Amino acid sequence: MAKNAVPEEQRRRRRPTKQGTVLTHDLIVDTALRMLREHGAQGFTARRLGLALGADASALYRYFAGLDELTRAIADELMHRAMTGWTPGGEWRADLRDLGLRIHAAYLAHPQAAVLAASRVSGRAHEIAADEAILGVLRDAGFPDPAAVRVYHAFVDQALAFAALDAASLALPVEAREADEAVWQATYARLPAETHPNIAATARLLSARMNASAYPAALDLLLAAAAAERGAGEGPAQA
Amino acid sequence: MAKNAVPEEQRRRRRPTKQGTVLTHDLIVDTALRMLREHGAQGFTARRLGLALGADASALYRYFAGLDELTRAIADELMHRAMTGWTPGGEWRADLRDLGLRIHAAYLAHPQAAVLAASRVSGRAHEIAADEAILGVLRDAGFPDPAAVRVYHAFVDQALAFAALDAASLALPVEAREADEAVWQATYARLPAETHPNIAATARLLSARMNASAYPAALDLLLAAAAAERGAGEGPAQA
DNA sequence: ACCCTTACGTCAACGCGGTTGACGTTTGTC
DNA sequence: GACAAACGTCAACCGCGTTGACGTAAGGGT
Repeated sequence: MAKNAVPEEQRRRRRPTKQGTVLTHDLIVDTALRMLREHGAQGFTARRLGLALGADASALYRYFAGLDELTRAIADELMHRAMTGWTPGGEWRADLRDLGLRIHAAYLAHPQAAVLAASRVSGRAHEIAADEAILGVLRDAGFPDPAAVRVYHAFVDQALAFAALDAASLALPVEAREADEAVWQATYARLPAETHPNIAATARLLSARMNASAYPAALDLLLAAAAAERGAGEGPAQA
Repeated sequence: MAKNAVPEEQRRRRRPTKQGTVLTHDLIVDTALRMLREHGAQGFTARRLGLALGADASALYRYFAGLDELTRAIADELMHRAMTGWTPGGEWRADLRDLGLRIHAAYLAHPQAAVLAASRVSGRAHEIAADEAILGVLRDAGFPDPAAVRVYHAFVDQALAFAALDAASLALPVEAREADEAVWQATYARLPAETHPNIAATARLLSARMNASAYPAALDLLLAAAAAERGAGEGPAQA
């Protein structure tokens, strides 16, 4: 654990790095996201990040107590990107569907960061804003509090779970993905019908489906169930 | 990448280690699982594994080309444990529900391994057996091939996604979990009603729900949707 | 204008990680 | 009894996160 916690708000003295860059929380987070995108999870190391910033790796510790805290900041930035520009439209199902797809997309745009971030509570501004928005949509739609919390919980877990899983395969280093693909072709695609009739019969369909995400369908299921629950406690279901 | 791929089947010469143990693929995998369970993800290192086996870390490379391949083997062992003792009961919904919960439980029993394994295609015997079984249940129940593949895909993705997410929070090192909990208490539980009315109003409900898994509910939703799809194409839905 | 506190970038080092190549010992085969 | 193959061990390489000491520049107080 680093000793140097971060005062977090006001920084006064700014000294440029040897190569001229001026460090900032935002600059570090943005650069980390770019490196994750371009070089995969193996691009997310303190030393490489320092190199990309034109600074020594140890300079990062003046801004974040460690990679763990930097990861939280990245998670929050992803949530920020997912939420910017969103406004509630007044129809809770459409609103939630929109939010779910936004979160999923934001995480998939940075798969490596998503894997790191999905299971953490960042507790930062944008994550809180997203939670507040989701709960607001549900409560404004007339869900009683316990039901709203149930749906909220399922909704968030599902979005993060699928984001993490879908992202995980994108996040793997290239060699690992190629290895997995090769393993699949070498085994599943060649299983004899005598021992594995079901796989053999559907091999072509299976292979075509391999890289699609099941999230949109799962999201619709969840919203349908929520609508039923609301309808049951509140009068006829809507839309 | 290691040069020494593994002949994989017949090994002849066996030499005990300095401390007497005789290495085996199975022994290595079992020991790795035990260490993951007892010491968390930070227990899963080649050196510690070697130490626990009473062997030099480099001895592992005679059995697995690298940690990547060892991870595949662990994933397959988890699937093995999930499937042992399972037999189809003839009612597809009950069968799939049982399988889903088994897979979820097997992964959660070794959270650290689950996180590593969920996104990989192991291509080994037990993973293939599970896939064959799932497809078999669906096709025997009368699902036409494209529908069977759709449901199979959603089912597997969902089980792995929730297993990975639920496992991820268990898999975090203790300090990280405590940090997340502290962050939650320090922020969410104290948000004023003026700025975050929805979170403030439901804070107690939210906190109580924090550590429950949403998987069983999500699984039931998926099965209901599958039943509807089958019913639509095949006559009336059953059970 | 001066100092002097304080922020913060840099350097060198520590311990640990995966992985490899050379080396030596055991084992089964002929 | 010789030989080849299997395989455990050793030493080393390089990269990782992190830390503590050190230098240096920016601002505020006087």
